[in-house]
Amino acid sequence: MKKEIDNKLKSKNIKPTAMRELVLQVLTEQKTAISLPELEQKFEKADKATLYRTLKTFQENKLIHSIEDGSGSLRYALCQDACQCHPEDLHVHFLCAVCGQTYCLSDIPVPKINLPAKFQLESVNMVVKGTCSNCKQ
Amino acid sequence: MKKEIDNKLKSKNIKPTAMRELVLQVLTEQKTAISLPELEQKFEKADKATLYRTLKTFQENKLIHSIEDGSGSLRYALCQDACQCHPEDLHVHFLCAVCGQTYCLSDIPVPKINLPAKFQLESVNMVVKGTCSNCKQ
DNA sequence: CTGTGTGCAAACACTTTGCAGGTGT
DNA sequence: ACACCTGCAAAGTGTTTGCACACAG
Repeated sequence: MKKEIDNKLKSKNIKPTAMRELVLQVLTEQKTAISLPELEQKFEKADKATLYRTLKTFQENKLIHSIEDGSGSLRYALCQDACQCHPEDLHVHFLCAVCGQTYCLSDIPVPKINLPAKFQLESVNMVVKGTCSNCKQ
Repeated sequence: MKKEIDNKLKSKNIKPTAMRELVLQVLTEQKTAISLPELEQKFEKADKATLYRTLKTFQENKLIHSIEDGSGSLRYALCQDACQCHPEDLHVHFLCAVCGQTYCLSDIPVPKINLPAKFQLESVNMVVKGTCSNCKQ
């Protein structure tokens, strides 16, 4: 378990520390994207700033990606193994208006957009809002 | 000028007040989406709270729409005349990483997404990030 | 007179930075 | 000894609410 976590960190050139292992552990178990405040609550006693910097490090090393889902705070989720966070790697996210969960719809790639002339694409943030299968009766 | 502004407000069932006229004026002249702090700076002396509530009113009456562009703050822009803020009315937005402007690409509708079973769509927020034509050399 | 709009102040939520002490190599 | 990681504190940014007064119908 811990070994796998460590390997994942190392494979992304992140020095494995206790804190980072724990955070990655949580992110791995978490099926939906999580925000910084939510992550903080997962721990008895953890420092916002440390978590913040940990997430930042993870993001810089393409271990996780962030989603601006319109809920007022950024959310983070593990990248797919092969992900390079390029436009072609991006997928759609889904924010449930009822339970507030943000899902990675990893199977649904972001559709290609034809931008106006001289507009250069770098990345895309696409969030669908609605009701998820759990909250739908 | 003022007459048109007023008519627009009335057509959306918003009582025309001095403040609202000014705000709508600014939004009309503004080619790109604007954030609350930015809007505040457009005026010599204006109250955040009032602007905030004005925008909220505008939004509730479908005069403007808001975009979560990932810049950390919400941005607002005028709706098209026929807009009902339904999923089929939505268009793509473009955030320039250089100048920070957010453009409404009103001509580019948000592509239709096939959600997983039992996921119900309500709205879509799609922001493309990159370099705009002004900043591109 | 009543309901709505405005301005000021303050609370709030989340993010970000500075600094000092700790840890591992 | 050095580079990096962590924890505490505090500042920063943007959003939201409470309250009292102004204003128009």
